[in-house]
Amino acid sequence: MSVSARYQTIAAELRAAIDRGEYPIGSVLPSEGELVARHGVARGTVRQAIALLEQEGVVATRQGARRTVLGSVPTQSFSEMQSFSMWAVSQGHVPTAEVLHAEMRAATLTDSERLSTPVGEEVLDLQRLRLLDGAPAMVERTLYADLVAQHVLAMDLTRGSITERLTELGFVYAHADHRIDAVAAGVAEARLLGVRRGSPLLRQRRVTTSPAGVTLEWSDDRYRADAVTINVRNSMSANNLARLSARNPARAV
Amino acid sequence: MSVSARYQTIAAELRAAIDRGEYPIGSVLPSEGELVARHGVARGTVRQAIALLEQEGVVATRQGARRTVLGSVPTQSFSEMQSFSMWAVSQGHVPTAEVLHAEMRAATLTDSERLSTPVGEEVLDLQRLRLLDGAPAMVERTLYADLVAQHVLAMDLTRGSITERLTELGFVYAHADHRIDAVAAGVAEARLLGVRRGSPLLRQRRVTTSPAGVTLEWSDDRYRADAVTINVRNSMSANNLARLSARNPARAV
DNA sequence: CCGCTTAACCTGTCTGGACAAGTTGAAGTA
DNA sequence: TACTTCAACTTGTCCAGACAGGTTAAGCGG
Repeated sequence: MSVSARYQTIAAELRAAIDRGEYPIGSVLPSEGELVARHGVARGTVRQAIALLEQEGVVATRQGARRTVLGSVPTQSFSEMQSFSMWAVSQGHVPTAEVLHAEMRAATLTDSERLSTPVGEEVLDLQRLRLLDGAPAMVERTLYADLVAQHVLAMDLTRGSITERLTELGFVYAHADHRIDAVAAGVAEARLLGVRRGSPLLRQRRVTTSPAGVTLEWSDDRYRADAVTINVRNSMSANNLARLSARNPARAV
Repeated sequence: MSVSARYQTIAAELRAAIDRGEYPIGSVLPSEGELVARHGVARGTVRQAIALLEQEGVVATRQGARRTVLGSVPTQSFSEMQSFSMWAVSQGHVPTAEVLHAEMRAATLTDSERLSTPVGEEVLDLQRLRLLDGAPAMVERTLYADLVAQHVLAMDLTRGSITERLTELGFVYAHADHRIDAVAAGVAEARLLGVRRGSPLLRQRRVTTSPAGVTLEWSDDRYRADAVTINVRNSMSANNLARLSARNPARAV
């Protein structure tokens, strides 16, 4: 991060300029030629930089015409989407947790499907109530693969980010699959979250994978409806959003 | 589409090979060098092809190591995410609609904020009940900008895809912003969808933009919780997912 | 047998050039 | 005035080559 590639530096500069309002929403970006001249790099490098902004949905491209600014993204990193704690801190909130259940066990059939791990391997089943500034916001259940389970068990599970500490230990999260729907609060969830039974909850189920494709964790998060909104931006070129029929789920688990 | 670029052809071939199981999940992709030799193209072209697969989350990359197959995406096009009808058809369902309300009016302050259009411009406010194989699945409210409103009004609004017909007329959808949360069914929604009042609904609010950055439509869709799931895949490199605090929404509307 | 070094391999970054294809506004025409 | 044509500009695609930096497995030494 400290020694970024040239194209990342250029992308960061453009992003900052957009945030500063130098290129307002609806205005056009400098042409590739101008950026080449300004930074003294080859055109390919400039195009690499701009490709990042396109993936983020910050700018729109039309062949032949200058690029248009669509808006600035509230710089959320992958980590902030992965970790409730890191997200909360970045929003200026104080996240805490109460451990409801923590159990190390041999993987059942269900566990093994969720984690893509052999039946019988050790897994950690962790259930926590997550609080935002002291107020209940989410009930979370996470299954950790053997690879990371021991490290997680050794941590203080009531404060700080598990993800962040795993990252410090050298575990890298690379990909995540999210499945989002709405469910009614059960008796236990209603009591924990301080809502009425049957209240709508936003459920996010997630599978996270390392760069090598190894599944590291599976989780089921249920948010109070008034606590969070999930935001997705997609474009014709970069699309990773899908709507699944609940009766016929493509990637069940 | 018929005259694809070389890199798109190569990407499509790799995608197909993965779907065929030629490169199973967890296996490695051929190296760039092999693909260069096989297709007789420059390395940059191969890298362009692979970049598509990376954006789709189909493969994972680590510098120095061969790329790993993460899984095949249920080939959902941008259009299928944009249009309930097109999605339903692609899933083998029959989508229909009942018009609840259709009104052409001068944009109120709220309308103008939602569509990023001047107050007083003509907008079309359309509310419909959407059915899947005859069963109520979603209540939809859409605001169309002046540019497309007249065309929409001239259509049969009970069957077929509005989006598809607008596309045929030359309107291009390029970007979309989605905000997803859970809400309780109101009295009217409950009756229309055939659920109890207070039942959880999955709400998806969307703003769609043309390649030039012009807002074409705004919509608020509320799904029966048992009808659909929204699926998102993100990676450390390509990330357009955000979690917003509901009390402090970044991009309100 | 185990651990270390190293060479082969593979992906990341960058250069410079060429031509294709779409957009836009100015100049010219009816 | 209204329309058409065209040249300048801008982005899309592709090539060939170079070097940096991470990964992996074979081979060597203890």
